[in-house]
Amino acid sequence: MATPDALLHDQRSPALSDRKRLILKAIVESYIGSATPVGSGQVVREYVPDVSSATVRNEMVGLEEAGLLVQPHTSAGRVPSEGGFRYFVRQLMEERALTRAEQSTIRRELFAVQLAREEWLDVATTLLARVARAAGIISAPVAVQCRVKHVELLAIQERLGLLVLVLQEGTVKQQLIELPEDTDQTDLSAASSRLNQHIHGLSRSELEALNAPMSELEAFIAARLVSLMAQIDEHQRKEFHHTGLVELLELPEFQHPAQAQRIVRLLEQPEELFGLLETLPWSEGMHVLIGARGPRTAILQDLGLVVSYYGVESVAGGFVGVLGPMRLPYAEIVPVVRYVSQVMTESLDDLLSPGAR
Amino acid sequence: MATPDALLHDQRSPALSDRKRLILKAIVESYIGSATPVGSGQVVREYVPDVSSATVRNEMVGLEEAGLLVQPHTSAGRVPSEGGFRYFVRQLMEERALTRAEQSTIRRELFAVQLAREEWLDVATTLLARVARAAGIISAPVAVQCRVKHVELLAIQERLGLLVLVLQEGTVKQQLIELPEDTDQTDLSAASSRLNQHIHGLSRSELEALNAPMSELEAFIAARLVSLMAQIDEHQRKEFHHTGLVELLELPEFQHPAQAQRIVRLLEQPEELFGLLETLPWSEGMHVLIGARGPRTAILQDLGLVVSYYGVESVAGGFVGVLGPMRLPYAEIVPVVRYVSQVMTESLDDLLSPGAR
DNA sequence: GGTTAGCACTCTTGGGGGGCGAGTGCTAAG
DNA sequence: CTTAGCACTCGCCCCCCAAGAGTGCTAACC
Repeated sequence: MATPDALLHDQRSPALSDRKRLILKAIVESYIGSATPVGSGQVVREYVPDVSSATVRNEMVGLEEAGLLVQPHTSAGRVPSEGGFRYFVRQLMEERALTRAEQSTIRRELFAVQLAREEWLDVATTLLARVARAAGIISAPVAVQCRVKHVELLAIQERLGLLVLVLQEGTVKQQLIELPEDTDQTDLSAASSRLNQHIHGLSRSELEALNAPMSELEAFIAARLVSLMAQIDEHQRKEFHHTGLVELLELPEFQHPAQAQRIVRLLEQPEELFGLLETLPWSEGMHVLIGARGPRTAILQDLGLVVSYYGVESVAGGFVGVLGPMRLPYAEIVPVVRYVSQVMTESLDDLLSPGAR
Repeated sequence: MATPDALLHDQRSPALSDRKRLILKAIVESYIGSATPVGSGQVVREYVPDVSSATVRNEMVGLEEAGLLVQPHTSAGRVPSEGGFRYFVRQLMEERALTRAEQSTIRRELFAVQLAREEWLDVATTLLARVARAAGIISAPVAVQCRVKHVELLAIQERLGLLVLVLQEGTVKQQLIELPEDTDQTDLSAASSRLNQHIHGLSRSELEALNAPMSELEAFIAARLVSLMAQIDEHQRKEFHHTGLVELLELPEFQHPAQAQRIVRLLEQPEELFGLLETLPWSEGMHVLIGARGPRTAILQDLGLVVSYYGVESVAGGFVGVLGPMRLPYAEIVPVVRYVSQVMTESLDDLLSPGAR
């Protein structure tokens, strides 16, 4: 992959012998599948048949000292620690490349709804939820600072008008506005067509600073436009979709009510998640965050998050990814998230750079 | 209340002595507050101090035989049965009338966002969730069959245009469309202004049947418009918002994972709930559904649902209400749902009948 | 020296018993 | 009809015990 993925912005990883790596990989993979602590016997039986369980046990001690495994209690098998999962993602996991068929399915589904903006997020999240098999999905969209493409004004009732604002990325927003007395559709059409000549491509702040001659009505409309755009800029950061919550709650890690509540809160009241996402450096493509690691990521305790930016920096974009238990099938998910974000970026590019295709 | 509320389309209720009614009321109210079985001693202490617990116990036997109470096990207190709750709502509950302050708060919040269509549902659900203290909230909106108010066409790229459709109720939908070659903004503006003269107020089927002279481009646009409207008619039934899921999951009845999963599924995949709502007779205003009662309401097992229609029959409208455990504070919720639906209806009326104010 | 069989040890899990407390149903007296 | 009294039931909690899983250690082995 050419992208400078910062899968895990992580420090040093301890050097491990090949066999230790093999055993760690076996344990992580088994645990991802079963959510059950893995014992030495199982490792031998299912992954490394040419050594004895005693040998595996000896190696496990080393892995535990390195902070990669933990024992839930003295006499259970081992479970990968947060560090163990991070090591796995960084060094051991073999990403499952997408087949051409999978790629074209993703591409088709996303381009099919490119036409119906509003469903984009739903389609993307559903797609990811399906692949990630029972993992909560997140995705936050669009436009760092919105820019006008076009405005339209409609008279609805005597003193009531509808302001329709088309934004550069193709989003459409509308708002009812009260009109000055004696304003009819003719006035509105005239005003909007004159306004459209001046405001094409402007952001809110540029519009505010605009110094063109305007009629009273035009100035009034422009003011409403500014407030609508402010509202959009404000609100847009918060738009957020997720799918797959039901499946998530069936997983063993969310059988405990407190855990279930935590993940539901995270998805239904995503402000905290947003706070976290905003701290991720845009430039680095994919991010895999595993568990809590400092105050900011405290909300991710026992959880795993695979996200990628999509879109074009400082123009329009957002995050798309997967949230779930720490034992996500990263090898499957990472390539899909990467590809989905790529396709979404392309699709946005198409809209933003006229004449590109 | 002047409305023909069919709070519970229920058959006969058994005749009960005043004291039995008093005791039943006490038990239901206590249980609504605490989710704990209510014993005879508690009833005496907190509700009916002028009789002994033995007397209450004797009455309880009668209430149990009437199917209004159940004992979780021999030696616990009593819990209201589904029938008990229904009896309570129909006969015992004293609706808490809204204060003027509460009314104007609701009115203000709903009218404030009347201007920003998209947030209506969120505001309404949040408002209800707040009142219902930790109850899941549902609400499904808008337009039985959509009708055109206005269309607008924008050239985005060489072969790509944006079709913006404003519907009668003020909703705006947009869709990207591919354009015939050599179409520029001038063509589009001309086409849309001519189209607007003919299509104002038409539904999808009327538009299809429209027999006006059209240019090739206009006919092409009209065809896309028909397909967009079909999509809207199709999709709109499914729009659905809810708030308060997090609070719901904190209630004791949803501590069991299976119950939590059930309610989450109901809210996140609302098709079944829709199926149920569609069977409710529009004419009857408020509906209070308690527990399972036949195959259709099986999904409501152990749950309570307070909903009301809003809007104008066969024009535009939807459901608004509260979903939660069976022990909802109905006396609080019913008046609020009723009032919210009233205000929403008024608000829709304003939009639909031009010149009304 | 690394590897392995053997074994004692630890700790969870599940089942069974006993005491406790809450609340009932019944009976007999008021 | 109401109520005090009382035996009874049953869920809950705690403890104990046996079973089973998996470990860590040691001593033998290659």
